[in-house]
Amino acid sequence: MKALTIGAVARRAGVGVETFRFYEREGLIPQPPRRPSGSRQYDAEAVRRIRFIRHAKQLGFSLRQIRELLTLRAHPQTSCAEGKERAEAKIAEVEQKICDLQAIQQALVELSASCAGRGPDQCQPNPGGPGGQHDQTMGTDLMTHRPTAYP
Amino acid sequence: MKALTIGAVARRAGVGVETFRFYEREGLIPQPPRRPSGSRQYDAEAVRRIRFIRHAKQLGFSLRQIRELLTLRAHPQTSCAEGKERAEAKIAEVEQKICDLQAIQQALVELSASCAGRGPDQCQPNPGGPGGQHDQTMGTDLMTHRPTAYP
DNA sequence: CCTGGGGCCGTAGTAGGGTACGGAGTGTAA
DNA sequence: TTACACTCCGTACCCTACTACGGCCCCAGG
Repeated sequence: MKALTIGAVARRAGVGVETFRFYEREGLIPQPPRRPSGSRQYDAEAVRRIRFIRHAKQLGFSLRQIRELLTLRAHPQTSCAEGKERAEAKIAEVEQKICDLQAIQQALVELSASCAGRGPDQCQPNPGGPGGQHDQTMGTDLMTHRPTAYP
Repeated sequence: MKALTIGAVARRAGVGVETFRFYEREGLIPQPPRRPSGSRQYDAEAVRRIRFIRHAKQLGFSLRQIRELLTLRAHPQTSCAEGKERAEAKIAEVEQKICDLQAIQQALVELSASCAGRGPDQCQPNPGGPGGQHDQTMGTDLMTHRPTAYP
């Protein structure tokens, strides 16, 4: 189970070796133990960590934020109260993201539902009402139905 | 209500004028009508659109993806079935993001709850079980509790 | 009139996040 | 023992998404 090489971990996690080393340089991955030859040794934990980083990135967290998320857990012993505080800040942040995504989701569902479906190229304009005329050619629905409302 | 200048829209939407023009160049904002002097004229719609872009970006969509989202709505007349299809693909994508965020959320909540709260610097190690020893110093909880599981 | 605050445009520069490359060492299977 | 895959390291390069700059035009107020 132990002693995965960097290549093996990278393959499993779906990133390139260079990316992996880059994350290590950036402090997202701890320095692993080395073999006498100098090559890095990882365990399955590393795979999970990289995957987590990948996902968090896709969710719009910057590497800096991801490092914070990971550090939150890594040093709970330093100051628990402070850690809890930061965790709660993160929770609020994430909550907001979820809300925003749900708004987009909702808009997309309505957009999709406004199409007849498998029929030929024929669209219902907008079931929700008559709809004003826009002189600009901009799309509207994704914004008008709770446009990931800014507080 | 009409005839906002680029600066006014930018201020309302919380971006810089340069960013605005950049989005226009990138096709995220349609070319607005101009005054005789050449200056752009916008309406409130533009503010909403920019805000949508900002939020979507924070949620991890690239400008390319955001353009797709906006185009989805902008040209439903070209091919409704195809539009619906793409909308549904986007919906699935967004659904996945929401799931991943909820997993992170859950992990953060547990992490936060495992702290005594307002008490002094004293942490419960892990309420869920005895917990194995890790020889690496990496944090684990954010990954072990449904690590934004990859299908 | 003229000054200041916009706005217009094109181009250049920057930060973040990788990705590629070159040259050298290691390790293992035929 | 030779070939081949893999690792190491540092540096350089690339793409995305801005951000700044310089030079010019418009226009409202003092």
